[in-house]
Amino acid sequence: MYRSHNCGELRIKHVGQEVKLSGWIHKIRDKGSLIWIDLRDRYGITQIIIDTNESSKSIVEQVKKVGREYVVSLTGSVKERESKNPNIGTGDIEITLQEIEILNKSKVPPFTLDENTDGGDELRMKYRYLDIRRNSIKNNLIFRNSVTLEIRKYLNELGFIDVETPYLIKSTPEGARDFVVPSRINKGEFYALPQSPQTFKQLLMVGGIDKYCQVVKCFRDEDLRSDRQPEFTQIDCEMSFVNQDDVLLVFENLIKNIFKKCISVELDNFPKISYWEAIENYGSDKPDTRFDMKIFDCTKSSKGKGFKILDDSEYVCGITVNSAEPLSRKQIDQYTDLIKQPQIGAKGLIWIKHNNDGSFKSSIDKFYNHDDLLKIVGNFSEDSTTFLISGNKMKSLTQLGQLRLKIADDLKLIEPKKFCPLWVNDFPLFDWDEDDKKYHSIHHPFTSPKDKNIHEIKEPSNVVADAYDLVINGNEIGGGSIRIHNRDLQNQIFSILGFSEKEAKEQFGFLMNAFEYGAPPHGGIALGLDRLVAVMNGDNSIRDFIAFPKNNSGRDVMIDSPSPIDNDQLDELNIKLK
RNA sequence: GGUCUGGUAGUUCAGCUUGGUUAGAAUACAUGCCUGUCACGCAUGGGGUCGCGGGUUCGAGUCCCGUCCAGACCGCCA
Repeated sequence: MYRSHNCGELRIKHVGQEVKLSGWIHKIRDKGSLIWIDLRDRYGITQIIIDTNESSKSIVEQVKKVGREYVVSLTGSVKERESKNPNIGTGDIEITLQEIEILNKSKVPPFTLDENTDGGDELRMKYRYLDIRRNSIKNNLIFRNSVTLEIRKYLNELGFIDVETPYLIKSTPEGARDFVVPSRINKGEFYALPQSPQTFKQLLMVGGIDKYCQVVKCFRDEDLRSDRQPEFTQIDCEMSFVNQDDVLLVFENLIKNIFKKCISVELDNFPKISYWEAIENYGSDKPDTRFDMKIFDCTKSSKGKGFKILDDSEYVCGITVNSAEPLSRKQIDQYTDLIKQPQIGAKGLIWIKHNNDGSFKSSIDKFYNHDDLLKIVGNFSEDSTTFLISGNKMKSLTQLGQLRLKIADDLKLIEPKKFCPLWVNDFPLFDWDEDDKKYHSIHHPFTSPKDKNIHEIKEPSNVVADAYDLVINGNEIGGGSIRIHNRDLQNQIFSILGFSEKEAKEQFGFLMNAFEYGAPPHGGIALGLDRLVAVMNGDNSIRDFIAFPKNNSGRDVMIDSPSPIDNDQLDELNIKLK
């Protein structure tokens, strides 16, 4: 027997008991005649005490041998501490050491295994197994488990059936780049890893499964970000005989349920806003609504005063910043530089400062008098600052949207622990790609248009999709749609997307065939689990919620992958490297 | 593919603007002292290919060019 108790459970009521504990040496505080050891396992830390005057010489010798992260098994009796530590659960007691056995030695770890480690990201990833011993990472993994468990329980109660779909599937040119896997038996041919189980879950609906769910890995061979990994986990769901409101209700309640169960947060009903409302008010299709600072349209009110830049602009929009102190000239210049960076790409930033005597000072004073400016900014409060951006409508709005986020961050307008979920819907179905000179799906090609008489519509850009995104605190947490279940409609969509009949048949023939055998109306959603758990913890990076994540360039620095394979393997796969 | 930031002790960083003695700090580690520590304290000590290659110079951690690695972002992510 290695242990009678774990390192987190002993309390004052255990005083007097003989116990056996096993774990890692977290820290040793050697005070000469008194030595304390913090023994750590998954459950907590228990303090061991050795009084060198009272302990046998051999025990003291053993204790002097151990170092950080040695694995030991020890016995002792529980006693009440003379000076207690209110910061940890076991802080009222300590163990008087009677016997200690070293189960395994440890090299000195390359970084400290405390809550706030001194280790940098790269080092932590290389020694991820040590990093996971740290409370913060360990708790993230435990938290992730609690979320997944609650989701499974909730969906199971509603009658969803967890069905596993294949990982070795077929590559398609639409959407993200596929990871491909060579087939040995079928030389010269490749499987692709799924970007999502999309077509399979639709086929399950044709199969009559009715309510499907899966916690499933998805793979996309695209560049990484702090919130994007090449393999990531989705909560993938699909339902038959539902419309948009049916789907939203089920998953709004699911999100409310896990927030309540896992972090004790009661969420209000989720607002529903259209794609264009989101763009026009927040300059983003995933708006952060934890703070207000909405964008306003002042195209009309800014024209006709002889200022050519605004007079000639397709669109003029603004935000008003209410800050405790007026923004300084330096801050304004910094924001001007920010939006001029190529990543944002605005040409310039107009500013209007509202002084506390009711007057204005602005960068366009030459053209606009007090009343003109008042007309542009509308209501304002003293010491606030208004910024205007002009030009192409979409560009101006998204540029101002980015400025809005940056200002909120700088001025700390976002209160921590606040959660603002919402649904964004009524996305356009198609987007015109100027490079390829063709339309592509904004969601995916199986998304149903809201108007099913799509053949009557001359301008594909105007078609509205029966699609929806779940956004929490400015993060896209999930998305879904009502799908097409009719072969003719699916054919029309493929044709607008530029697929020839032959191409459509080659790539999606299996789905089109299925639609001919009584496909029910259906729709679903997929939630990004990694992002969801990160957002629930107020974290923007998903890496600390994944046990073994990849770095910025898609490498696993611990196992050192990807890596070359040897020539025999290549020969067997009939692959020749350039 | 692009923009930006960084790479100096086991680790996290300072030093680089303005080139010049033996490259510092904190922490970790080792040794010694300490009877109530829990971020223990005190003293002593060891520890460096300044990412790599080239250039400028009497002299480069510092300036220049190239390159590799890491991170953030843009493109990309149906």
